[in-house]
Amino acid sequence: MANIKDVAERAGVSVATVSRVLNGHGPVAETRERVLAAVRELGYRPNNVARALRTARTGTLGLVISDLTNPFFTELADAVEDAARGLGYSLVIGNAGERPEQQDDYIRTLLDRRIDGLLVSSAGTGSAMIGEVVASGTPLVLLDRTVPGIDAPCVRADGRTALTELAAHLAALGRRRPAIIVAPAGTPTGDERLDLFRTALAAHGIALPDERVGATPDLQHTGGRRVMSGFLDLPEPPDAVLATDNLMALGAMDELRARGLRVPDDMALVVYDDVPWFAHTDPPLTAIAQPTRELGRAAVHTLLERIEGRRAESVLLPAHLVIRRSCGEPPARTPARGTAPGQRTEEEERGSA
Amino acid sequence: MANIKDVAERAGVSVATVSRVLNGHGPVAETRERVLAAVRELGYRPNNVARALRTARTGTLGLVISDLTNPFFTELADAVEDAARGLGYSLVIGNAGERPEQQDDYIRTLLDRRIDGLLVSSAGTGSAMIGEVVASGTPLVLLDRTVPGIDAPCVRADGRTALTELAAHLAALGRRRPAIIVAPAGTPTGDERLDLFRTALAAHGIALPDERVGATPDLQHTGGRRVMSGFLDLPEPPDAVLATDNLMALGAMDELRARGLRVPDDMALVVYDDVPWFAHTDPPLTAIAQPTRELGRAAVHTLLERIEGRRAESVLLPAHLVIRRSCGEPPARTPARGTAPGQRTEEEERGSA
DNA sequence: AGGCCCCACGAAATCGATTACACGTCGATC
DNA sequence: GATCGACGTGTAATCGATTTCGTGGGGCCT
Repeated sequence: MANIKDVAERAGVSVATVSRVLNGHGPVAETRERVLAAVRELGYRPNNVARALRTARTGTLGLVISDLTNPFFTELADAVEDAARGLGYSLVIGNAGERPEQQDDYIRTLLDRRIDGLLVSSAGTGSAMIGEVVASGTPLVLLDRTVPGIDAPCVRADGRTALTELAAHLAALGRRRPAIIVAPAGTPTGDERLDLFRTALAAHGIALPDERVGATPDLQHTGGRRVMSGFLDLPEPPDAVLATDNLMALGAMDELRARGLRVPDDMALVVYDDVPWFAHTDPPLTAIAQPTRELGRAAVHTLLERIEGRRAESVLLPAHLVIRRSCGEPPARTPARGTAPGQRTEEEERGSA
Repeated sequence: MANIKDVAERAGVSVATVSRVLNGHGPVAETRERVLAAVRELGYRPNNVARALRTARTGTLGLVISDLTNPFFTELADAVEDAARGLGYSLVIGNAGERPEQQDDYIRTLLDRRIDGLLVSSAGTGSAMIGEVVASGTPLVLLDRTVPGIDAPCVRADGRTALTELAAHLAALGRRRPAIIVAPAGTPTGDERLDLFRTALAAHGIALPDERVGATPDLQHTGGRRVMSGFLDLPEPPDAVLATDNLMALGAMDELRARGLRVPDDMALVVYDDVPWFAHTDPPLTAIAQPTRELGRAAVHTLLERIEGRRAESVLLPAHLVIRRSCGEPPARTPARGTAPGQRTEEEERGSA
């Protein structure tokens, strides 16, 4: 492959001149044309490795994602990538597969690659490497999941309004025994969702006792199924379940189906994370939709702020409730009591899906 | 961040010695210890950019994938990444989003980054940039989709046995009017699946007339739905539909549900690409499963062959039929007529999903 | 004792770009 | 007509590693 020296020779100028032409600082007239012609004829493309070494900027961002096969994170990664591309950065994606040690491995690799900035949606709690990122001076932004004790802005969705809406929705439909499937205590995201849901229910005089809080360490299908099974074996089973992750909801649905129970007749089911598939299940699932694309965009923008040396704040974007039919009562086309702000019914969303 | 010079100074040796210690060509005794101690104390990590410039090896592979949000490709990307990691390479993923111009853009970026090799699962047909990859001398392997006129090995799944099994399955269940939802004529993958299906059906005396071949340019949800709608409006609608992509199958299911039709009673439905979700739909869908993880692994291995200068052949791995309940007749636990080799029933698969 | 070889190690070139600095030329200004 | 600035351009340093080549010293052989 041709390098800058070849171009310089062919154009009869020095390498410095070629570099200047290509970076816009150079001459404007005849010399410039000669250089550009040489570039064209040789099919020259600057070597980004060399450029990165000299300028200490790689034009690359890193994204370490907890689990790429989880559709919520896929969509998030897609959004981040779009935003990064739009700003002239390319993205290296590292998939931790929910394994903290693999996450650390990836973070290390990315630091060695001298990426310009790093986005991390952390698997598990805490991580020695994340501390090292901060220490290394590489700009860092946390995505979707906070990490206690790490001094970096975090971009994530705020479930408060969505969960408030959900509590109202369940109360209005007469569901009095809600339950939640959640990550174990100590997981920031899980704790927060539990607290918010419990508080929101309390406002309607509905309790969420511990027996109806099902924790599962694996945030997967099997975990969701096991917890749902436990709920159904209670002397007084719940009449509504919120699964705080889409894979867990899938497991919960399977358990219901295996026992011949129907949604929403025998059990209302709500899923946190509105991935496209849930609009196509039977029945379509009422969901808490995080503003995935906006999260991705905000994360990249926040990261760029830090890269450019500015101070950047954490970002909280509101999630909203998407009412479908998994809690009963089909959504009214003309809402009876008015639709609360932020709520949407199925018709309004996904215009082009 | 500390560099090799800092380490050399601290250890009281030259940079050459440090480099040799770190790369294993160096001394073994006391000097070595001093160097390693200095490395530890300074937290030194070699700068991969500089190393790549000197050695002309980046330790990075590129993967340009047609559509990351399509679960089949997500799984494929995940598999490729696992395999690459296992061999000490990291992976830059570029998501073309089924847009050829974005694909070209990504290929160019990756070439500029001087990746060691490139995997492409091409969006659309043909592409000027793919030719340039070959011309640039960068090792290239095509994944899942061939590109006519490109001289590079291709790793993909062979649907012949799966479609043969499917034809037998449909024939045994008395389905006589099959249909197929497929990419437009001229798309290599689409054409092949259509031909194989038609041939396999013919062996059972079943015809697949053109009116029951529904082409859709967008390989998406809406395309599948539209084609299914067309099928249902035929004077003699089909009694079984094969959707040759998972998103199109989703659209087809939606159309059936919208018309109040039941699977499998009113219509048998089979999906090409067995993504996890289809095991959890109601009813679970019979599917043609491509050996995704093996494809990923084979692709990386083939690419490494090329990187190391060896000639590499194309790889064809057999897909198999996963029988669930979307064509009628629940799978027998003890197969009545014996299970054909390669076929599996739901119980056997996905041990840990 | 002398000669050889091997090993450890340092000096310096190298990869391909960017950029600070110096210099020459030309036009404008007084 | 001399001076000053601006502009275009080349020379060379630089980024941080790897690697070639050369040298000095120690061990082994005869």
